[in-house]
Amino acid sequence: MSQSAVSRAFTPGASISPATRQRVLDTARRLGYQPNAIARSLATQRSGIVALIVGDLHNPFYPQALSQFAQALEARGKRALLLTHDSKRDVQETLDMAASYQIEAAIVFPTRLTSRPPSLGDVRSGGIPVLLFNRHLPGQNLLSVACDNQAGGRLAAQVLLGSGARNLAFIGGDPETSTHQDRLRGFTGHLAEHGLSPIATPSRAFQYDWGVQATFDLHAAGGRPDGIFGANDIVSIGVLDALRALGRRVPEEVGVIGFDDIQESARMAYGLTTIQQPLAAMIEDSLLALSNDQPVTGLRLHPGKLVWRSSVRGARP
Amino acid sequence: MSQSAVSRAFTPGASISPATRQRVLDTARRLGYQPNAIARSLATQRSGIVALIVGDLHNPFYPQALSQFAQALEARGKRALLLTHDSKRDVQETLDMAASYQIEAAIVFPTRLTSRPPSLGDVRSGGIPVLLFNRHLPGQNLLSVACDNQAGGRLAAQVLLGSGARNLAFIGGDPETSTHQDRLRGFTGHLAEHGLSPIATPSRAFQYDWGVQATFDLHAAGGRPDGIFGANDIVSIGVLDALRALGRRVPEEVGVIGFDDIQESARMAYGLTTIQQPLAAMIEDSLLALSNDQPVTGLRLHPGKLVWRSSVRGARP
DNA sequence: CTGAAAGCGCTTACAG
DNA sequence: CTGAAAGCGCTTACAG
Repeated sequence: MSQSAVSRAFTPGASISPATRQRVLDTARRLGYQPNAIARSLATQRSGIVALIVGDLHNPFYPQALSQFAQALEARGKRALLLTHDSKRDVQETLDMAASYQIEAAIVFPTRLTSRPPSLGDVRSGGIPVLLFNRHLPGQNLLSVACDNQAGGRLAAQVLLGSGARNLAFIGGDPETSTHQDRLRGFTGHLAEHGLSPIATPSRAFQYDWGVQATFDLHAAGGRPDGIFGANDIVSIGVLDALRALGRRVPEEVGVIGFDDIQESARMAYGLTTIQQPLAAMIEDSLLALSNDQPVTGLRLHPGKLVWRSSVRGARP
Repeated sequence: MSQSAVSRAFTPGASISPATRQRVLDTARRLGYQPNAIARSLATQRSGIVALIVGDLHNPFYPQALSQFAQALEARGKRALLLTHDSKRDVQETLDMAASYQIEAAIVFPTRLTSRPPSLGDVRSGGIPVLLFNRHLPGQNLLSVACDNQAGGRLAAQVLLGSGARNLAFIGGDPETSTHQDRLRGFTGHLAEHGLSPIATPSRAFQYDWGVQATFDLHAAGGRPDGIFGANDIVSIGVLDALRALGRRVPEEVGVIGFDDIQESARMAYGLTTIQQPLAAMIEDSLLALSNDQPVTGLRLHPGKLVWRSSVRGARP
């Protein structure tokens, strides 16, 4: 039994007779033999490894995406190398490290990245496709897959307007991120078409505490919004908690709409109406874009979907 | 410049003169050269890769653990291969797959595993240490790292008793898991010492919906608990929401205590008093146990810590 | 369909 | 401190 025969037995479609393949497979099972994937990678010059680069996982939207990516990758016979980073500088280091494992692509979850320079767009990837998930960086040559946040922002405005609200506030996330910017742009754009503009757009971070604080501050300054668009669900949940503490009734006095549709939004205590990101489609599309030898640059957008719950008054539009 | 020299330049502590090392490093930078980690793994027979095997990530406790593991691994110069599984059968397949990458250890997050056979304990690991995180399987030869759930269960009973409650219910998770069993055992054990026993211990799954339903069912059946221990925070949050819907005031009429201390427990809407798992310590200890050539079997327990919030009446014990 | 041989990019005794 | 050589466990032309 030659080395080549064994190799062929484990290679689907290799030129080997069914009989010898069977013999190899049988004795392999008996001996507990398994091909060494590392050696294979070296010989074939294809590692089959894709790096998943995450920062913190505070926003529950990302773990969700992460595990679905891992599954999708496995379904395609690829492996996911999980790497972490702290800031842009570390992304570069992380990417270099990943490159030494001959990864075929890197998917970065920008949980801590902004569009401020030094930006991820400047990262040297040495020919490895880099995909930025859920964010884009203007004018950089990365591939980005995201929700159509601007359209989502318009939709949020439309829903709030449809509920009868006219004093609308946007409580933003990190103002340096494209997600924040696009959602805000869509929101104000739609309002402008109706001759309106937001009464306030305080912005800082995609965090619960910030949603709480911004809502308190807004009211302390005399603001009386009757509709609030929170930049994402985590922020919106903070808004809802603050509103409850302020004694403002939702949705009767104030409507609240978020973005993402994380699990927490469906809790009875919140019932947050929100714009759902089409995660499965975004992941499929990411992998597709990476597998085709298509240009590994550009922005691929996916429409969000309204999930109607109880934090906005009125009937579904 | 020989191949050996280059190799030595990149090997800390190798016998090479500072001068030639510098020369190698300089020209490497200029040429953008980086050693190939795959080839290195093959040559050294050490991959430096640890597999992280997860099921679903519905319980937010696991993503947290996952990203901290990834970071801790990186800090030690190891890499994390992220793998998923669906059930026990798949764990075996996943492990085999991982083994082909010459992993040094596998850490499994039992998000979908029970102690029902076919159990993870029967898994063939081919000499690779397998660590079960946050769960243990009686009589199997795996390494387990978990919170001291039984002591935690006693603590929960103590806290509830201390608040004056006497009609205590336990709303469990998946009854086939050690986490559920140990917490219940500790809880009932402590009550027994005070001549009490739980008025009910409905159990099914570590899920929000189940916490809600169990609470409704309990009350529909005429139960009037004045203290509830939810098997984990997700369940407890369901309990709190159901209690609110039932018009039962927390903590005045009913105290609620959970287990884990996930982020959601700190929301203003919940203020869940809970027993925090010492995640960082558990992770350190896991990696320690795996790195020493200690026995890769047995159960390593870590004490939980009471986090006092507003869902249980009275002063901190 | 099969086997011998070269090669993937490293590391590491070994001899100097 | 340095280099030539063998070897890690595979794959894949190449010749048969």
